Amino acid sequence: MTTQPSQIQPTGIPEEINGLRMTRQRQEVYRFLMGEQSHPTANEVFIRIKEALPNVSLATVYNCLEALVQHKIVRQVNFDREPSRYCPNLDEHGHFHDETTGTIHDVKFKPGIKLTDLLDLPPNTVIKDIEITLRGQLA
Amino acid sequence: MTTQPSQIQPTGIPEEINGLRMTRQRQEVYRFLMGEQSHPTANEVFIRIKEALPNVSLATVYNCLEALVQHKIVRQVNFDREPSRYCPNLDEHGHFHDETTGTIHDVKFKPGIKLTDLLDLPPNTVIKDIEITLRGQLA
DNA sequence: GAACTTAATTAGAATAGTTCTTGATCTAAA
DNA sequence: TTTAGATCAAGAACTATTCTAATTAAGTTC
Repeated sequence: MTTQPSQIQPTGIPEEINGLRMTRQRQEVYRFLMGEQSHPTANEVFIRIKEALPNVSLATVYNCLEALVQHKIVRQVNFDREPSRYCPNLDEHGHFHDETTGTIHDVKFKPGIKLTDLLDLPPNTVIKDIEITLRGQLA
Repeated sequence: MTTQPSQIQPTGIPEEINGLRMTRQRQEVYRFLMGEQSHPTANEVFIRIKEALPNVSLATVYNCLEALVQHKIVRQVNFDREPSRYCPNLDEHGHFHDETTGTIHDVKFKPGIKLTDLLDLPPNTVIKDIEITLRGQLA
């Protein structure tokens, strides 16, 4: 039985993603987010990865999240002025905020829909990012 | 020549809108927003209405804006974690944030488009509010 | 209109999420 | 191994916003 290839760490996360070196802290942050549908806040990530890395600091969690966002490995999601949340789903999608439970759900477009086709945008507009937020209740 | 009806104040804003009593401070906040396409922040509103009301406080501006938003007289718009901005346009529309100039533009839907028809929402979902944010450049 | 009640305003303190600073530690390369 | 640069930790600092307490204004009742 041979050893694992060096790209694979104990966390199961590659050493590098999209040009970002995946340090142990970034791996833990990323791994946790990947297993969550709940769109955790920085503080929730912090509390959770302390189990694996007791000495990790909140500042590091913020640094990791910022690095992951900038390298398009996760998405940052904002609802009004609430704490930012983080989402591992990179497909174009919106977020539905259920006011009753406080939970957040990803919302896909129906097949074949391209949002920019439906908007009355000025000509020569280059769109780099779209964010769709819905608020309401699951009746 | 008779006097003006008592509903009309010197600012030209009615005494009440959507059940909200329009105090002098609220009038000034509202009047300023109505004349702006620039989606000002609370602080920008504050600086501007101090010209008419030198003793107004920033807390009052926040109070006024909150009251106007809650009574659906203006909309609060958020871009990431930047300071909230305020928009007098109540039609369903999105916001395009031009990264080059930092300006914000309202974006309409093409005629006949209803966003909720295009989204793959769970059944029995009651949508109370939609926010669409675009970021990019006017090339 | 005077007394009373409630709402609105002000000023400044407090809060909370996030960012910054500094020094220590780790990593990759030479 | 040495060096340079990146990353991390801890706590201070920052900033938009909210809260608190006291004052003022407005509306209501007599």
